Amino acid sequence: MNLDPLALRQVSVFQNATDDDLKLITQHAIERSIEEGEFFFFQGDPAIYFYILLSGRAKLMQSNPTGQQVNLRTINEWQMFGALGAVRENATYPATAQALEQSTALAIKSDYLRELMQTRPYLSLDLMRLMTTYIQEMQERYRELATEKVERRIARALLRLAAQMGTKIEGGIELSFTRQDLAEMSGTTLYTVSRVLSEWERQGLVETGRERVVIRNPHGMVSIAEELDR
Amino acid sequence: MNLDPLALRQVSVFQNATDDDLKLITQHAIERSIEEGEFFFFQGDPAIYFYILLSGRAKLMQSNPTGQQVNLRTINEWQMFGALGAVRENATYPATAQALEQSTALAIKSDYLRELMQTRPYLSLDLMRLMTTYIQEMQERYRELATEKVERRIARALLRLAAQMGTKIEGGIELSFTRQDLAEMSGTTLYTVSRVLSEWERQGLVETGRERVVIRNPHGMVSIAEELDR
DNA sequence: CGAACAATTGATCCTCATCAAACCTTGTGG
DNA sequence: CCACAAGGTTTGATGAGGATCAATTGTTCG
Repeated sequence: MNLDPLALRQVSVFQNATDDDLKLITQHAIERSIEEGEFFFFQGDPAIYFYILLSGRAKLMQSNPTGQQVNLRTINEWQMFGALGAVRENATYPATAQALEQSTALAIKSDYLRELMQTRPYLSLDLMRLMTTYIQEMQERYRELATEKVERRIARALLRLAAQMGTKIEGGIELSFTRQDLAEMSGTTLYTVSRVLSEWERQGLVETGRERVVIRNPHGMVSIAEELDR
Repeated sequence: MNLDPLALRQVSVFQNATDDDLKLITQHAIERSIEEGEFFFFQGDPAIYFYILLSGRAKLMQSNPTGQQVNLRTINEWQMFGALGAVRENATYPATAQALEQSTALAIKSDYLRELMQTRPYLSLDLMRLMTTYIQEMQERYRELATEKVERRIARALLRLAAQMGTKIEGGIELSFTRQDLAEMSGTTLYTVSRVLSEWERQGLVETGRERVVIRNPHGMVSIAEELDR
């Protein structure tokens, strides 16, 4: 593996780590390469490793007994995932992680992180900060799902995506995902997503294509997501 | 205040604390008494204190700009709440805490907890364990809301409540809350909750009254909550 | 070019939210 | 101790918002 240990400082949980710690961590890491559509781990598997995505893109999802899925979040480069199992011995993953494109990730033993945290308070604190953002985001999304109409939820999902992984192009922000993905992220169906996007396209807010959406009028999107009068 | 410091060990985050630590914490705590319907704190307030409920009952909720609310969880004796703000300086509460009955709680400065965690790894670890259970529960409830029908969601909310704060009586488990509460917990309306409960009563699964539900047939409830064939 | 996959669109139906009205239950004050 | 107010609950009627199903139309890639 030819990874500069110091690059790990881009990972939010390691932002306050010492150089030595980063080197130690790197020495305990192995690299895993996953093809598009394949899985890092499944919900219910023993949480032996946690991961840091080095390249590609992945999604975290939960499925119910009948196989219906919801997207919890999308994972980008230098983001940590599967770390919830690290704080408890013999834990299992509460979600499934699937590669959206061919991806590589660093796999580190959960036990090792737990051990490190015993002597490095900054690590615990930074991991807790990450956890609180998850809790807050899930709480917000839960409220959204319970109280907001589909159109607004889709608008919000789109804006979240734009902030997280949109690429600026002339005349807009480009995003790449399927209607199904967006449906899973906003708690609806691909049909409804398709209809809503078509309507927005008619209004000139977005431009759509296969696995592609360009937000032409971000301001208009925000007002759909936030305005009270709708 | 005449609280035995060692009683704090009932708080899950303090389960591994030393006796001395518990005494220290007690010395930094003040007691607050809140009337039924009044608030410990509001969403958006600076998170200066976190709380431990000593007596009574409270609920954590989030509201959207139009005032619609969702219940995040119910808080019982010896449970900690408002602690998310403790890991980050100048944080604000992400939810509102309201007393369901006249209650008393220990208030402790968030700063102080953060300080303690710098030198006591067990504290961080136990707080993280608590956080992971929140994350997992929210993830599950989010999936439920996105994929399950109301009847099943209400059944699950009821079972969660029963596990958390039900009292066993002859011939069932007794719970005490309004239809509105249950509606906020399962993401529906009090009308739907009322209808579903009435139907269940007709089937002999539960017995209902004003601010009261007795689960007569827990097994039947579980099968509504879990069965695939519905 | 054809197969596989993604997206669109129409038609239909069902689940729930909403509104309105009446009914119970509980506690309070005259 | 009764009457009444306040809040909780039930039930019916109605309709909107989306889910679902089915058929068709792009789009991409081997």
